[in-house]
Amino acid sequence: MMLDSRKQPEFSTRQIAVLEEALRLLVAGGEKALTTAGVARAANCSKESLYKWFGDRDGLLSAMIAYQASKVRTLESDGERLTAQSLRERLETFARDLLAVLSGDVSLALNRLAIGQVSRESAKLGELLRERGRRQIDRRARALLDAGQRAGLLFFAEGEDTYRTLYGLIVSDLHVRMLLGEAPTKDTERRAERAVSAFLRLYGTEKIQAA
Amino acid sequence: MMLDSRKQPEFSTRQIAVLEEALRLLVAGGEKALTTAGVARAANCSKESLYKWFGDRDGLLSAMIAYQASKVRTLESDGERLTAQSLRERLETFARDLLAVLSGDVSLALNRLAIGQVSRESAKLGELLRERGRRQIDRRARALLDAGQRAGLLFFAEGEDTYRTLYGLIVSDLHVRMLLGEAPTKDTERRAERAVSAFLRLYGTEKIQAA
DNA sequence: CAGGAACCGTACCGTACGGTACTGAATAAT
DNA sequence: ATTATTCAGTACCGTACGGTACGGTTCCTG
Repeated sequence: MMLDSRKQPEFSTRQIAVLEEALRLLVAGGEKALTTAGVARAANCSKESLYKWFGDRDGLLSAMIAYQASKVRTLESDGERLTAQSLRERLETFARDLLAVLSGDVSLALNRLAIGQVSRESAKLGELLRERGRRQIDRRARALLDAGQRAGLLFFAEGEDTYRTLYGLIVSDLHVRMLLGEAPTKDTERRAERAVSAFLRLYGTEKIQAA
Repeated sequence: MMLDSRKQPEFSTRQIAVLEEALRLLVAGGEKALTTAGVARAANCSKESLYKWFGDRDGLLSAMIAYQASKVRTLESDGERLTAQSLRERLETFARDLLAVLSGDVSLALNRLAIGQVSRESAKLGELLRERGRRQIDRRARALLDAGQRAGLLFFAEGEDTYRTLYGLIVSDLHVRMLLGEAPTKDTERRAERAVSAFLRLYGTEKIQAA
């Protein structure tokens, strides 16, 4: 079960259809609804094919996570020169996107699945989710912060800590609360603005405080 | 299944022993290890007694959460006059305590259990955990923030938002990462200091910035 | 057209769990 | 001392799931 991402298209179209159906079942009914027989029935395929393609149930779960992660493609920010205004907008867009991702049906269902699977020794699911699920969006944010620093708009010593701070300001305990079943919030707008304002008060240079 | 907290001692000593054993099993092996037969065997009681006391398996899970929540007692902060120094110390103590609670074996196991249970209609577990698990520590922090404001050391308009900001600065995505299986961090000290410093830069008055 | 690979649908098996019933011992009540 | 209550221990039942095997169909290949 290598997770080298430099591989073939990873999944055939037929397998992708099956994975989509499996994700639909998972979102609808949680892990308990995700039985091999149920997936086979919903996807009009045989259990035998399921086991042939994914090995066993854990393989199916891993494939679902890998597939979902492969769908998340964050557009790389172009190298346009940052201004105080555009940096703030970029950060707010990032905040909104982050909240949207974390609030998504499929994301929540997969996180719940992986969390429920922890403490099973087979559980590379959590690790897999941490690695593949966040890398894209993390890198996008880190690049943005670095660009802000190069433009003289931000100042910080340790990029990783700074990013974690931004993340905490945006998300707070909202993610865990949603994982526990709370309905997704609707005021992502206000939340994003407040978080970015606070972040800029902490890490913005005089150059940006003036704006 | 009322959850009125103004009730009898809630659980008998025998039942508490059983709940302790059940928590031990849950921490050791996750939800799948928490079978009724297993609990009965580990606690030297019969399954029949289990069902008599807790109704069914869900009742046992709810009782475990209620019991664990009842154990968390945060000492109420005395009304001592706050100074810039003592407020900072109080906030850092709160941050350390919060991180310690969230990193605890039992807390993580129960959160994983409740999260895995979401999307079952029976699942009042998540709600129960949100309500009873956090109320104590939330109130303690809110009281501290209000005291800081009254002492002229903090300024904020909306207490709830301000508390959420503090929470986010302290925890960031650490809780979810631990829920996903990442080993608890060891540098709670540095984390607490950094979070409180950032928080005071955001919400401290001139009076405290000088210190 | 013949042979084979892929795959769907279903039937099947072993197991493990939630929940219930029963028995016998210990303790409390009368 | 006798009866009633509680509870541990065990055996049992129905169900549901993971995994495997098999028959039949389609489709591709030589």
